[in-house]
This record gives sequence, structure tokens and C-alpha cells, in this order.
Amino acid sequence: MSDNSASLAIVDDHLIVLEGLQQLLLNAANISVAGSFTTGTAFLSFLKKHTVDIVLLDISLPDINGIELCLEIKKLSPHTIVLALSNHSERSMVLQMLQQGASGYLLKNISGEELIACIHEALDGQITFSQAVKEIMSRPSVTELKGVPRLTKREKEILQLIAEGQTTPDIAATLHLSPLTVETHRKSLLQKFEVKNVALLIRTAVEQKLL
Amino acid sequence: MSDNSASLAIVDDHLIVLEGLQQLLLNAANISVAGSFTTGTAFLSFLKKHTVDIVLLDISLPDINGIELCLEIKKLSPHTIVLALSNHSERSMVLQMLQQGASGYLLKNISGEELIACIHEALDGQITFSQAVKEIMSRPSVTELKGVPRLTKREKEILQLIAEGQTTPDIAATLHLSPLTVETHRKSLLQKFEVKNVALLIRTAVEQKLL
DNA sequence: AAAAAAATACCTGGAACCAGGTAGAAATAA
DNA sequence: TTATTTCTACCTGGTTCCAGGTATTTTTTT
Repeated sequence: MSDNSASLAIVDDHLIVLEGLQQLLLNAANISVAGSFTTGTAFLSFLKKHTVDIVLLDISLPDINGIELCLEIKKLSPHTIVLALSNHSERSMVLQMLQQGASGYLLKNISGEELIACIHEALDGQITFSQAVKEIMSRPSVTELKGVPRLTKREKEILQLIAEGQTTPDIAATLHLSPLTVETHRKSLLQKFEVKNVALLIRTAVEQKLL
Repeated sequence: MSDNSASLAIVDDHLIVLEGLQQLLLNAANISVAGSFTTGTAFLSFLKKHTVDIVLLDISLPDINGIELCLEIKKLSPHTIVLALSNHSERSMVLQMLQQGASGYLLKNISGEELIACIHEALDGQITFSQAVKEIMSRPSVTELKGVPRLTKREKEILQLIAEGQTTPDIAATLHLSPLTVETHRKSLLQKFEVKNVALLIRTAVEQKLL
């Protein structure tokens, strides 16, 4: 940063949110809003020409999803700190963003003071969450308790085809496999999900957003 | 309204959105923000003491859901115009809100001019939508094209049990029916959904939010 | 009161599912 | 390079699914 105030960018496709954030950041010391953008590509092209210390990044954007965008930002400008800003409070989302190099995750119901505090924490090199996210991350998740099974490539493939209504012989034909092989994978799926038939298989798979 | 400027209230649990909306409405003639609230109950108690011409109402609130809140508002103050403000663009949501007496439905990606225009239209007694909502409502929905089957009580019941992983004999036992009867209902379900097995049955039922 | 829809129950027979194994080859990780 | 995982394939045997009917009783609608 050129002076002692950090340059901050905002990316969100909702004008209302853009305005709201700028308003909340008006009376924040050491933070100056360098720009606000409604699309991921717009911000990326800005980032190619300017230095951005920290960016508040909405995850659901029209042109590019937040996870990929985060990756692009880090590729382009590794020193830029990314703070995810989202309505969605799923653990998996939080974890994915962190994996892509985000320094924190804020929900949009955040307060002004909290927002500013989180930005300062992030600028200090810390990982930071808004209060609601902290709570979600601290208590063990339903999916963790249940244990979301990690599926192999073939299993995902076959799960997909089952969900499309294909029978075991059908799947064998489309994948050029023996029906017996498909049966084996099918059984693995039932075991991993700890269910006893396809009805429950499809249902839990949908619930765990695997379909 | 006491003078020529309409009194407007905002209900949204996100501070950012509250700030953003107020900012966008600053340079709007004839509109004065009478108050902003983060919970439905807070607004309702305000409404008991003050006159509100129009309210921008977020559908997803922590304490009360938007549809019920809309009903309450109309019960308490029928002349107050309700404009729904939401992230969700499902047709069913829009229709439900209109049914509860809302005068319009806006998505949060709305622009400042559009917002003000919509408010003025609503104050003139019209039903108003933001551009994105207009588009969604104008094109025939997927569910309309596919035709969501209307299920009988028994069928819904049995669909539910199938989704819980029960087999035909199981269901027969829990409902004190002959397995053959259950089979008949099961077949009706497959026919009505135009699918050939449970995998697709569950999947489409979930997609159509029947489960 | 008549007609339509829903719920009940039955029959047959083939296809697919599901549980319980075993086992070798290929790819990946330690 | 060894160990582990994944993918492949097979066998048996009982259970359930699914398609194609028919048919009576009860409920709802007209």
C-alpha cells in the first residue's frame, strides 16, 4: 500500500449491497474503497492495472462463481487478501473458499463494527469469520456426524446415472462395463451412504448436494 | 400521508441491505424513510403506532417468514403497500406473496432508478416487478410445462414413505394396508410423474419440492 | 341422485434390486 | 517399491419392483 490506508475493493452483483458496504466503511479508519464491481471479470481486469490490498467478494456472481474467482485473484495477485461475503452459511462453502486462499468468510447479516474489525484482522494476516460463521464452524455439522462419504470417480458417475433413472443393465451399456461390475459399484454406494435402497440413496444424495 | 411525501419503511435483517437501500433512496423525491427494521416483530410494533404508506419487505427474516408477515401487515394496516424484496426468484414465492396482498416483488439486484420507479408505481396502486422478476414470470415455468401432478392424500403419504426408504411390504405394514394396495398407489405415482422407477420418482419429487 | 374420482384389493410374470460373499488387475499413495 | 485403494468381474439366492391388467367399495363432486 502506498500510504497507511489499505485499498479495498468490493465485488457484488447487488447494487444495494455495494451501497450498503460503502456506507458502513465510510467511518472506518485506514480503509479506502478503491472500487466496487458487479461482475467478477470487471474486477479481474481492474486488478491487472491496480493494487488491491483486500477485496470483499460475493460468492454468487452472475458471470463466474466465487470459488473460481478467488482462485483467479490469487493467481493474478497473491498478496491481495480475499474476504468472502455471502448469504450462504454451509460449511462446505466456507471450507472451499478457504481452500482457494480466502482469508475469511462473512455473512451478509454482519454489523458495521464487525465488518471493520474483520477487515482489520484480515489485513493483519489472520483468518477471520463473522460471528454467525464462527458458530456454524465451531459446532460439528450434521454432515460430519453422518459422515459424507467420499465417492470415487466411478461411483459418482454411476450415482449420476442411477439418478437419471437408468437401471443396472442400462448403466453397464452406457459405460461399457459388465452389469456385475455396475452392481458392485451400486452396492458400494449403498454401503457408503448407509442406506438400503435407491429411494434413500437418491434422497440423501440430493440432501448432501451431490446431485 | 400527512404531506406530499410518502412514508416508507424497510424490513431486512441485513444491515448492509438496510444501509444500501437508504442510500439509494436519498435522492428520491416524495419518499421519506420513516424507519428501518431488522425483524418482523419490530416492524409490526412500529406499525401499531405509526402510519406507513409503503414497506420494503425482505422475505427471509429470522423471526417470521415473509409470507406470514405480509399477512399480518395487511391485517393490521390494510392501506399499507407491501413490496417484497428478495434474493429468491421462484415463481411460487412471487405468487404466494401476491396472494398475501403484496403489491410487487423486487429482486435485490435491482438498480436505484428501478427501485424508485417501482415504489412510485406501487404508490399509484399498481402491481410492480423488478425487471428480472418480470422475465421470470413472463416465460412459462418448467413445472407448468412438465405439469406437476396433483396427488391424492394417500399418494402423498405413500410417496413420503417411499422416500424414507420403506419397501412396499413395509409401507403396507405401517399403513395397515394390503401390499397389493400399496403397489397400486405406487404405480399411480410412477404414472403421474411419468417416470419408470423410484430413483427418478424421488428425484423429480424433490425437484418439484414435494419432498 | 348420478357420475367421477379415490381407495381398496387381487393376479401373473419377468426384470431388477439387494445382500453376502470372492478375486484379480490397475492405478495411486506411502 | 510396497501397500492401499479403486476398478473390474464373477456367483448365489431371496426380495422387491414394475407392467399389464380387473374389480369392488367408499368418497367426493356435479
